[in-house]
Amino acid sequence: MSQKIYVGNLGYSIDDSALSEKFAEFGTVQSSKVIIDRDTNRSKGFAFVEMSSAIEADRAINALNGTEFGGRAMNVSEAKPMAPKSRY
DNA sequence: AGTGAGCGC
Repeated sequence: MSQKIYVGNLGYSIDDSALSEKFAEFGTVQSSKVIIDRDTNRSKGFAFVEMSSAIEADRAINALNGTEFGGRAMNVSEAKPMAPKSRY
């Protein structure tokens, strides 16, 4: 079982590893992905982190939501299901 | 560059 976390308002300097290490403090990070704009190759300023359990995810959310990271106070919350991919 | 939701041609 795993729980996905949505992380918004990230600084553009944050990358997958930085996020992963940050959340690893509260549990096992299964995966982490900072969303990069395909057209500009720049961070979109938000990301997804997958923790190994909802317990750990909840701890991480409560501990990290609103805290500064990369110069911005990030929004951390449970992720919603992934949107269907556009084929165009 | 900023209120946003990910993948894979």
